[in-house]
Amino acid sequence: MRGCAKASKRRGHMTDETKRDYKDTVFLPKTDFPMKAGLPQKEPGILASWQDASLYGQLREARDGAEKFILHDGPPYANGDMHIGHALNHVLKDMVCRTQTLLGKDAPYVPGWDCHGLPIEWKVEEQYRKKKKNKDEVPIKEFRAECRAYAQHWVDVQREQLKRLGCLGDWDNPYLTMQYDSEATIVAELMKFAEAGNLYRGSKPVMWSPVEKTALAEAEVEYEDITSTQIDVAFEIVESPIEELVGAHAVIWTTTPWTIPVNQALAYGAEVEYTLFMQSGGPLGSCSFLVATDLQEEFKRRTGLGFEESNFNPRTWQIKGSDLAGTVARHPMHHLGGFYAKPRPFLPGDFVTTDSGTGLVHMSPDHGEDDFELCKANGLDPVFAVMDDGRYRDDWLWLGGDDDRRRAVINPGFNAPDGPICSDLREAGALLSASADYAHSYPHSWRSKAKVIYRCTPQWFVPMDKPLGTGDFEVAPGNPLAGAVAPFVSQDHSTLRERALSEIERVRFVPEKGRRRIGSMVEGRPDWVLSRQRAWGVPITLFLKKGTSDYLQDAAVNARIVAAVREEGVDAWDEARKAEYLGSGYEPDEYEMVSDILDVWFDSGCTHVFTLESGRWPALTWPADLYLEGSDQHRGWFQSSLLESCATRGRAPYDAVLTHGFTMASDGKKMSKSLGNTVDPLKIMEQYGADIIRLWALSVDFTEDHRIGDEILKGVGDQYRKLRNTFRYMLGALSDFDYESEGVEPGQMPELERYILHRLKRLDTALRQCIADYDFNEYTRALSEFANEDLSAFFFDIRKDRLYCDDPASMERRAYRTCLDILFHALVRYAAPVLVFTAEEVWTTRFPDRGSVHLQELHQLPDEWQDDTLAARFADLRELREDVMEAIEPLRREKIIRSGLEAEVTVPEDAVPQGFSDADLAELFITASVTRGQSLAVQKTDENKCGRCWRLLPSVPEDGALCGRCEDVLA
RNA sequence: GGGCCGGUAGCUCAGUUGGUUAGAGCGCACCCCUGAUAAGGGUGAGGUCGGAGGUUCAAAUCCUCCUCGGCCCA
Repeated sequence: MRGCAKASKRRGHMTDETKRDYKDTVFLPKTDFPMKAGLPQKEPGILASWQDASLYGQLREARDGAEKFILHDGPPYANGDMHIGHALNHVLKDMVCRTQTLLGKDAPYVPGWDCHGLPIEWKVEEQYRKKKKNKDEVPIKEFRAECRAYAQHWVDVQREQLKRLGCLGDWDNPYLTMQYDSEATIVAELMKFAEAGNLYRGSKPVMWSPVEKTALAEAEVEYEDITSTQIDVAFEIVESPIEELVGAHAVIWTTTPWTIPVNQALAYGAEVEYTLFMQSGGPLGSCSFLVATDLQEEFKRRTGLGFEESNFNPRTWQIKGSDLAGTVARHPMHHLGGFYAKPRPFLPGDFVTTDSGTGLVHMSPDHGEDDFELCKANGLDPVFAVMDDGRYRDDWLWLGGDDDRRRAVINPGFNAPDGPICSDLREAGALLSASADYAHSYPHSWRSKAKVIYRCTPQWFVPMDKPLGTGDFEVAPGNPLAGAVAPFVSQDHSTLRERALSEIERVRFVPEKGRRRIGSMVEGRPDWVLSRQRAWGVPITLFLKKGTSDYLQDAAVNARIVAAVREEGVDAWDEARKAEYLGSGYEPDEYEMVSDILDVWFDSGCTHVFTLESGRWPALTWPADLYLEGSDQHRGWFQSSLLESCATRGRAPYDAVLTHGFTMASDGKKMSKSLGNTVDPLKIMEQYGADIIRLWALSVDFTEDHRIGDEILKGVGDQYRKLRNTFRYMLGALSDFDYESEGVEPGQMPELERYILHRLKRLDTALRQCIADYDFNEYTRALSEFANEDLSAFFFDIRKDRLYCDDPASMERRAYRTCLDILFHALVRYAAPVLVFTAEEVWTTRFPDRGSVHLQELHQLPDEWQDDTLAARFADLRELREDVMEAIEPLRREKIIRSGLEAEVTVPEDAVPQGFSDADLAELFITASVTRGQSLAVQKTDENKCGRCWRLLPSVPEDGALCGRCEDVLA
């Protein structure tokens, strides 16, 4: 440390008049970098400069040949403006790619969009309705063209919005599921399923919307509270091993009266106990009823009838469910004959509970999953009585055909206590209760908000539990499996479920809990229903042998179809082209073209093929290192991609899956337009700038649900300003810095600089770990804390004197500036993936001619910078420093001293880490002087204040005169 | 209604296998500086760790129940 002992007395006595202002002799930070960011105004210009320089292309060139990191973008749906969820997701993706790029890898990003599907179709139909146009009168190709245009519009809108967020990617060349290439690939993938026999036509109750006349995926359904009619219906027992039951009435309870006309059986719980009751004087005269013992009171209350316990043989009072096997009832409408005259057997159902109802459940295989499975197992097939518009078919015996009471079965009036079903049942003496007062949640169509039903329809399925068939697939050149034809197929007869589950074990999940989540879903999920009865989507390009469920499996035919779709898109699947595709080997009249389209999840499940594997983007390779989406995609894209790839390629298309939670409003509740608590990322960008949203997204714990709101954004803004000013200070302090003439080797630097380099090395290590762990919240936290604590409040503050007042040629000042230069280069890179705009502004302010900061790689910091011995001494010193600050405070409060520079501090000898001189301590504590003594003490110094550096030192002859150091510097 | 996840200072987050007075940064209050200046520095006040039981010598940490919120499903 520089000694100040040689007091200079050369100057004469200074009077007030001769006191001069030394401000112009002080080397203050100099920069044009403004304190106020003005991000909303500034960002678009920076964005334009990147575009002009084609930064993305430059990066691909710069990283060509480097190790790859492939993040495959999950396609958002091309419908509506960007919302906060999109913003979060894309900032995270951008952060991943940029941090990997910082590490020197080649991390291309090709954005994509999901373009087919019902929601878009619905929007286009809505436009028709407004114009009073009937969709059915529009030629289907015209309709599809409008859907295509609609999707393209929103792709363009969202693309601009996402670019504005600062996300770097191949925006000029995104993938769309509706591009002809994509559509052809989806068809080709489907044909792989078909050729390998991993596709079957079956019937199954699926969620059906009578309004939209289509089957719905679970994602297209939402639940709302409604009130339904609940009824108790008596089924007369006509046959039973338990003699006393014959002639008694089994009672079922249901909230969907419309399913009674399609009843085919009754289910009981084998472990449930039932009781037989005698009733006299009721609507049925004297007769007995069978219900679950535990539910008898509720049953009595609902029906309001007086019951007496039966006087049958006590042996049969109470009947164990399993003893009901072999019992048969008849339908209340048995007098109609035909379907209604058939016996209604009692079947054991493990789904039967005594939570509600009567403990006996009426079964309609057409309209319930449990019903379907149980009846199927007992040889009862669905009858398809309900048509696609929700009405019973024309030839149906009860309430079908010309019955003018016929309505859609979901119509509340149809099911009402005074509606046709209840009336007929009442007339038949089978209705024990009916009231329109049962409140429960019920599935509704996501788009139309109309109620949906379960309805059995023919659909196409991918079996989950059938050993996967073999297919002679051509493996794309980019695929590591290339060369061997689907090797997994020959050695492995696992089912799709088994294969998917084993991949779930292998793949890395961040956070880890995602593994269990998708695992339990795949374990429990039913067969994949691929078909939709709609227009806007990729056709299921199968030829069905007429009168059968067999589809044509001919690779040559399929190749013709795929080629045509590649040229013309989905419109190529056209009845007029039938003979062309079938070729000479088949008689067109013997086949019908399947008119269903594919579930859009199949589209998205194929994105890995037409994006990573296709070669359309040379920078991409299959499989992906990472998929990164919201946690809802465990059921969605993560799963559809997994299943598609496992069936066709034997493995997941990704090695790791990163999920984020959902963004809640500031009250922790989910955002909804009705609550008015939504936060619009577009408005935040207008108001605060994209860097603020980015910093927000990267400083919350995105693995969980997290919040956004004014207070939070204000905090983010504060954090931003602090970082910005740290850069501003460095820019100012480094103005005109020239390493060639000024640089000092780190090994030659003072200990404080070496300590800071140690801290930087530690930070560097921590941030690299954060990148590897995708722990961005810790990344931004560590970065901010370093800037605040190590730099601003400690290093910069201590070194201010040196920077301002030391001789620019002195080794110490040069060492400090060299250290700042190192810090600058590190920090601007650390900040670059987070504050993409601000980092660029910082970079170009200092280096107007060195291109973009985003082309830079992280420097490898020398391991020697880590000096744990030195760090331990400084850690102790910083603790002592805190004690000193605390001790100075009372004097300040009592106005004895104003700044620490006026303080003379005595520190306990044993509290000082070894190797620090008194002068070092005074410098590090920013006090007048430090001496050692018994205990910590502070007093005001008697020394005079240097007119230039404002320190109070013995070498200053009088207040306002110069200290020795300043005298020398000015000499 | 079921499964899973979460609830630590005003805000954003740490809290390792249960173990001394529960931490950090920001914000806030007060003070200093006025040569990073709509900046910088200092000090301080903030928490019955969602609630209630339980296990233990000891619980933010383990168990049970409740509550609030979220995702998925019915």
